[in-house]
Amino acid sequence: MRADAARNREKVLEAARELFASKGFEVPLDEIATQAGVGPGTVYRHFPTKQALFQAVTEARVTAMIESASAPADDARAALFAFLSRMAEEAAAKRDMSDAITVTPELRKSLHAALGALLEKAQRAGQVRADVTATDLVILMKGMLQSLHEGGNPQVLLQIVLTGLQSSRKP
Amino acid sequence: MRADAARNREKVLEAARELFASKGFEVPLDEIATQAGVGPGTVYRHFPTKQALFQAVTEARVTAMIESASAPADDARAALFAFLSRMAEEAAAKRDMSDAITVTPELRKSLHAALGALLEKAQRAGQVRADVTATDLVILMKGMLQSLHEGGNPQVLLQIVLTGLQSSRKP
DNA sequence: GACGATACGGAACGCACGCCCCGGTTGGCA
DNA sequence: TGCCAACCGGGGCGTGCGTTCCGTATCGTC
Repeated sequence: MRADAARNREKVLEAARELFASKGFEVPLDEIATQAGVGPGTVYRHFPTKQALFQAVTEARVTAMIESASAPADDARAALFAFLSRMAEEAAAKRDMSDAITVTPELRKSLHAALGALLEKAQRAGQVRADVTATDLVILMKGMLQSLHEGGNPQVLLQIVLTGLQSSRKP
Repeated sequence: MRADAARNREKVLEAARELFASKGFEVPLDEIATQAGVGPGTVYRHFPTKQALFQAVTEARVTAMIESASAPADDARAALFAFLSRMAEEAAAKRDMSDAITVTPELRKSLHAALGALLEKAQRAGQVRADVTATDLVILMKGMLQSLHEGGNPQVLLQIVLTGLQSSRKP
């Protein structure tokens, strides 16, 4: 690979990181190109599609988050809640986190699996309501994460969901 | 107004009701026109903009729902929860309910006010956690309502939110 | 039954965006 | 230093959508 090519690739990634984080997946690709100081054609020389660029930017962060959930858990409920908190924290800061769940099927599946494992343990311990499925939880989190970008108070919203997840005393 | 004009207007409204309900606001206007058996131009003769048509379809339902919340409340918490349940029920059946909150600022404001009143009463009675604002609640509900259209279990999701709203026993 | 206003349909416009192509340029090896 | 392959920029294509325009058909009145 030529030196300028590598340089441009990095500039594109840098711009993509910044803009995906602030505006989410729907940011026009031309805007990323402009911010990187290159033409749209150059972006496509390095990444076959917009989604591939998005994945290149988010995949590492998401999988890192998921792996941190695989740590041995002494308290099942705390492990699940910590993971959800981290998701919320990440999503509150960077808008692309919530889009990652939607855009790339692979990441969604990984997340689904990781959450499912944590959820099942917590449910087996009777610490989380038994009628929630992993699918429900992923979907609910996605909705909540998106809500964070519309002015909702992250702490409060997260607390509501966490409290609501606990084994039910009837409302 | 000419007879055929009135007839067409009704056909457009009918098609819009059906398609907005099933596909939400993002349904192409041409699709509504086709389903109504008219051209796109005809739709615009009756409604100045797509949003106006959407509002014509949803406004009545939303305001009806809001007014039903103004009934005198014996139990503040029950009143709030009943209203939220009705929102969820409505949104689970018709996809346009969740869009209405986003698309028309007026409806959003009305809803915000209605929810705010119910929320404040319940909070004053100490039945709902005090750190939630009306804005938080509207945003959270919007996220949850959207989640309903992606395969989430309506009862479970609603229960989580309702449980989570109650005055906190720490999670 | 004829005429004018009204309404209709659908082609066309403007815009935004993802993606591709090509003439020109630049980097690095011989 | 010269040459070729790799790379760049940006104009352009195709698509989808909201909206508008205009020639034509239809309604309702005289």
